[in-house]
Amino acid sequence: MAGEMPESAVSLVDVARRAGVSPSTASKALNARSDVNEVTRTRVEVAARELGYVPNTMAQGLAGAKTGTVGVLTSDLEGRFALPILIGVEDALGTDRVLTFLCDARGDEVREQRLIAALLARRVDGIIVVGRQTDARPSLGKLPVPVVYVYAFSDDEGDLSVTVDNVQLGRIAADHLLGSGRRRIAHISGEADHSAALERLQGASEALQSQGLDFASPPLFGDWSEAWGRAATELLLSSGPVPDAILCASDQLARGALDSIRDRGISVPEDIAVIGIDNWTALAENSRPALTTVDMQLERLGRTAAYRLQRATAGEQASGVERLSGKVIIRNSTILRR
Amino acid sequence: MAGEMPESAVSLVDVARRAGVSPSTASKALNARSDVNEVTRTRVEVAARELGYVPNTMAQGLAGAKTGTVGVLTSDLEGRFALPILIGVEDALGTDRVLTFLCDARGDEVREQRLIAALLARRVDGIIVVGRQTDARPSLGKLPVPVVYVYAFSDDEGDLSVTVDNVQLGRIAADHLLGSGRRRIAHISGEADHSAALERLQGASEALQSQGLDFASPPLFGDWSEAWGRAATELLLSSGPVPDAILCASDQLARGALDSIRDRGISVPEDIAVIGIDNWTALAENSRPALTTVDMQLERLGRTAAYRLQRATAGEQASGVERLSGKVIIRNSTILRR
DNA sequence: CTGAAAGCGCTTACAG
DNA sequence: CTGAAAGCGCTTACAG
Repeated sequence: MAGEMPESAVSLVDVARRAGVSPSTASKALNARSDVNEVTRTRVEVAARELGYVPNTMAQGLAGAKTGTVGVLTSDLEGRFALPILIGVEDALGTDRVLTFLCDARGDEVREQRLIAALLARRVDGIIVVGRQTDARPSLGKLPVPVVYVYAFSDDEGDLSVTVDNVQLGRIAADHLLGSGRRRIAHISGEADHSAALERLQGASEALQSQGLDFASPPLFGDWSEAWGRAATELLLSSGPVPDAILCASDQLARGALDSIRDRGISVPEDIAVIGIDNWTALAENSRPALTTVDMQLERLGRTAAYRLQRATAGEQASGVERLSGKVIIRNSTILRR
Repeated sequence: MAGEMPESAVSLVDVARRAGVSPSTASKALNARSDVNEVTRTRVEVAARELGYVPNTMAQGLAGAKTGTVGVLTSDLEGRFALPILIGVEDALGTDRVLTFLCDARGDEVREQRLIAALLARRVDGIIVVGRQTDARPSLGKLPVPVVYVYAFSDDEGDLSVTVDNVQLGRIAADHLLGSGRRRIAHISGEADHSAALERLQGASEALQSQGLDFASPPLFGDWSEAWGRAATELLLSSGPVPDAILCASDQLARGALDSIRDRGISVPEDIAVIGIDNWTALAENSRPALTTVDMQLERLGRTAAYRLQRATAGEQASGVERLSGKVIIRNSTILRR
């Protein structure tokens, strides 16, 4: 238990000695570089394992190899979008093969610059920039290592970005409602200057139009809060044609909608269906009834970003914005299930 | 691609040359080590600044100095407790002075061991272990670098841990209710084998007893969900003495309680006051009415852990479990405010 | 296929 | 107070 400082003792020289080869050969054998006799390779691998050899990544980095580290630069850790993306990144990076430096700039550009310098000083193999919204963000410009932008995409088309396909999210939400027989669909959304609001609306509109329909009432924009979800729903229910479904651009809005509908004693999903976007389980699973919603698959987004970064560090060139799809998670707020 | 690679060009040798001193002296000047003439020190600092010198931390680490990195090992990133702690850690580490490797073991011990090896291979200066509950967790044993346990404390008293004072959390929640005139207090909690449930109950009991009171009905244990919060509240309201306050051991429970009370048309806080614990703002601010709750001050917890680690890396010896207090955040569910 | 040598960029005793 | 020298643990051309 105590006493033994696991690997700090064992160096490549020890492994080489035990395997009866030179350090250079040991290095090549362990790194699958150039040609090494199959027999010696095995001998070295065995020696390394027996000795519990763990390479010193500092030395590797200094000697010019990859450091096995990437920087993840977020601008808003508090938000609930960064975390799933982070988990996806870590997942794709293979647990212990590549480790991630997590830095949160907190929306401060000066801080962001300092963090980038700090990451470069540690010779990271690449950087993943996680934005807080699905809108464009300023490019970091030319850096000595590859960069991939996630969620928020870079405003420079020459950069590589991976984000969410908001249009598709809106479309499949609407399709789900249409597919379950709804025809008088209302729409509650967040801030109108967010691409998330605009593009989801666009996707939903397209879905309706393809059925020769339009929204039952003009879409309502506000902020992304439960309170606005409640207020907007009051508006919808107290005037104009009563909808048979409400498509909410976020789960918070949807939860507000459900609460307002419940207050009026109206049944969900019998009289009105409600669908959200986010699959924020803490909200969606606990609402009454449980909320049908669209999952943005953020972990997959993070994994994809990590894969793109790995290819880039391997020298592959790529650029542009890649948009990933989401999928509907069916619970009870749209369709009655047993 | 190449063009300008900001700092990769400038080395300590460049700085030394420009300042007209040897690399050794430049190193000492920059690191405030041993005695260096004030004039030369300034000269070196100026040269470094002019050249935009950023030390290569890999080289520093190899040469035996600190690496300016710490590992943060979580066992459950998905939970909502790890993130604020993380933010606090990063905050205390001074943004760009010390960077953190974030690793999530996902409750897997094998994975945890591999991650620790990966961290040690990168020569981190120390490790912070963030647990998912406030109960004890297995010690990592003796490692070549200092370790601080947060939230979950180590089962080895020889380790250094920082966690939350659950007894105090329960006590101040009860004190707040008592202070606002409540006398018939009920208690809804989570799983009875969690120290969070037991110790909060204990703290609340002590507060009541100091006023010569006891709970209005036996405490109810279940899981930590909104659904249980609703169900338990139904129980309280449909039988036995009606309470004038419900102390919930989490915000999810409290939100469930509020929903059930609202369903019955009972007024909060007029007829029944409700208080939670967590200050999970997404829940607390959006409930009706907004939820009074106890904030565990997790960011401060993270900052404290980072400070303790820094002291430990500086060679200071310390051990034992430190328990930090929380504070009441007053909203409308306990006291009527304008 | 294998090894001797140089070097990555720093820091730290050790002399002066 | 300053500097020459050795070394941290690896990798990578370059010879054999």
